[in-house]
Amino acid sequence: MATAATINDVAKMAGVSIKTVSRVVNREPNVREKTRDLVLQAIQQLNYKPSLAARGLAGGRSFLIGMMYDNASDSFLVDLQRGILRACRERHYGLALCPASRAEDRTADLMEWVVSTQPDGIILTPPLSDDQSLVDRLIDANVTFISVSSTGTGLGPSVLIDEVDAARSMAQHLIDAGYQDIGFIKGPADHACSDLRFRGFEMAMNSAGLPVNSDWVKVGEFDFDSGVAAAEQMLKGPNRPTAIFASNDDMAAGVINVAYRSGLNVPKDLAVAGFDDTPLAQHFWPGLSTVKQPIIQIGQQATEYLMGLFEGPPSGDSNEKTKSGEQSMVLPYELVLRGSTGA
Amino acid sequence: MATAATINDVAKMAGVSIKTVSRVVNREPNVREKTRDLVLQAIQQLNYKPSLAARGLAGGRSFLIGMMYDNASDSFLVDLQRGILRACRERHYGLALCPASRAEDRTADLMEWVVSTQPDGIILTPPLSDDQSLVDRLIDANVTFISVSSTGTGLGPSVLIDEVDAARSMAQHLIDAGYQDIGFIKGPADHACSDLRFRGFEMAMNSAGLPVNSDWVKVGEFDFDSGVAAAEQMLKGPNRPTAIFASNDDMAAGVINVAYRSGLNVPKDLAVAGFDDTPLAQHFWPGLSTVKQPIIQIGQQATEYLMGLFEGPPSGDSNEKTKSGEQSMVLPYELVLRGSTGA
DNA sequence: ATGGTAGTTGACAGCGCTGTCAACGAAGGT
DNA sequence: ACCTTCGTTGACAGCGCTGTCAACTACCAT
Repeated sequence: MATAATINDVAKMAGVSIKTVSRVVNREPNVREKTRDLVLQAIQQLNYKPSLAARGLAGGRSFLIGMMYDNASDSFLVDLQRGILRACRERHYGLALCPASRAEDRTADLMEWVVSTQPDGIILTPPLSDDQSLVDRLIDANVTFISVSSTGTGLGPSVLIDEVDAARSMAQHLIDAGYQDIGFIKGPADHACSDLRFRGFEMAMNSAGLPVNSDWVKVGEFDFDSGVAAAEQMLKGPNRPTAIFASNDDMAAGVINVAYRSGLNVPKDLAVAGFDDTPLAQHFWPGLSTVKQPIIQIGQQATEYLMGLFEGPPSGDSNEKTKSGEQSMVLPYELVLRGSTGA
Repeated sequence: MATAATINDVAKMAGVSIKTVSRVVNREPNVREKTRDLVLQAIQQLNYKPSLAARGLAGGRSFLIGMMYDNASDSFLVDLQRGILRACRERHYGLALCPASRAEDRTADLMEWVVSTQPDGIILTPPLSDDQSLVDRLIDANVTFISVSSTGTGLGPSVLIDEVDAARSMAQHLIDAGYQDIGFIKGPADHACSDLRFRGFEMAMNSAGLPVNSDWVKVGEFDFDSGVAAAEQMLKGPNRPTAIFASNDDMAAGVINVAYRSGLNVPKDLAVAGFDDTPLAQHFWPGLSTVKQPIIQIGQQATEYLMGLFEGPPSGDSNEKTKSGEQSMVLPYELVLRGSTGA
């Protein structure tokens, strides 16, 4: 194995002590600019990369960002990872994955992982970010965390889009396109976004003076099969909606599937809208109108914000109270209109 | 942060030296059974987890498995991660992700990551596993690696399915279903499996006495758009195939998309088969017939095999020559037949 | 000149663990 | 009785880095 240069080599080359190299690497203040340049030059020449292990051991940190997830869609996970990795790379952090287990005591399992991995910060994805018991334990354990794509209602900082407005906006699009009998498929109750998306739908309907028919509001599990089930119920009778807004793409795909099997033309007989812009949405025929969240960006920003939380102000006297503040960053969503709503 | 127990606590509790605890943790030989039990008990009670950082620093290893990938499909990545993590968890290893950059000198970038991360072993996914220059550099650097889902022709050990037979088998299914005019969409040349899958297709056609029409053999990029392009070419004229075997699902989805837009009924006017069993394949209507690779298992087995390579025999006198041997493990594939081929 | 302050640097201990080596007792051969 | 061998255990150094603290250098005010 091509053995990497150590801090000693750099120090010798730059003619300073290893401590000074350490200062430069960690962007500590109070290093003369000339000295810093010397060190940086040596680092460049030797292609020096600090050892995570040694830094972690000595500094009591792990230089690891933990990503906890459960049951999320593949594309969401991969995109989020992309964003996180992008932020990690710059600061020489690593990413540690923690898929939630299927065990009955999920929280205990996750906490064990936290204790054994000791990540410096954790990124929580839905539905974990909406899990009060988990969040409580994390706060107890004094672990810095941030949640993505989730409300953050009293559950620490988060990076997300305005779910209500996004859903409202998509519903408005359906209404503008002339659809009036619109059904809705909600997500599972343990996802905070389920309610928000429904609320946005209601807002658009109300402001257009359209009724929300409770027969046309179903609850799904964010997966294909539950979309099929919900659609079958809504579409079986003669009194059926002319458009269905599913609160994620997988369920919308299920709706389109049912439409095909029932001989309904999309969008002529039935318009379908989704949420998330998964690859699925692009590959269907007709293409699925959906809401695109900037997942990669969300991952990156969340990571950067998270790092800010525990790197904190250099002169920080462990003023930990601010940690679970209600900060949240709202990123812009994008309405992606394709054939399934008549575009 | 709930601070974890250290090796010292365990040693004190068991009434032995920390070295003995270390021996037990590392499954080293020459520890009396009674002593081992004492230590194990203490470990249990204190819920002790060794610190990766300290182990790595002291032992010159990182306890990290690297996963290098480039441009793979989301579901493939996530499933592979699942398998790898499963294997890692047991042995207290971590997983470090290394997405290939878009830079022109990809190999250099990847090697820099290797040097800075120092993973104990690397899992290579296609098309990286077929990249001779990368593999050469890895061997030079004396890094242990294994490739998954790739031929392993002289490029180190690998875990895979019998691609040729899988493709042959799917083609045979089309032939058995009565299709004779069968088109094929190959993958890009830098994926070793592209040739193998085509070879399997040829084998089935030849042994059934059917001609392989070169107008009906196109090369795609393993993505949706190239599937669309290939299908458009094959289907535009009057002399068109009655079935198309795309060598992955994304391209098959493109074919189905074109069929819809051309008013062709799948499978009546055109049968379509894919390869990979991505979620896409299940969600299309009709469902896409495809070949399912046991990705999770592949990931797990590859990881376990990889660990065996560098943990090696306890009495190993650095006999590194065996490292780049031609070992490969072949796992069973599964033919998943759905509506797109008339099931 | 003298003292005070802030900016800059290095010596040194030690993070939690593993590798090396030496110490010890038990078992076996002479 | 002796020496040898082997299995078992612990003392100790040190992995590459950071935190602490002390030293040293300006530089200003007195």
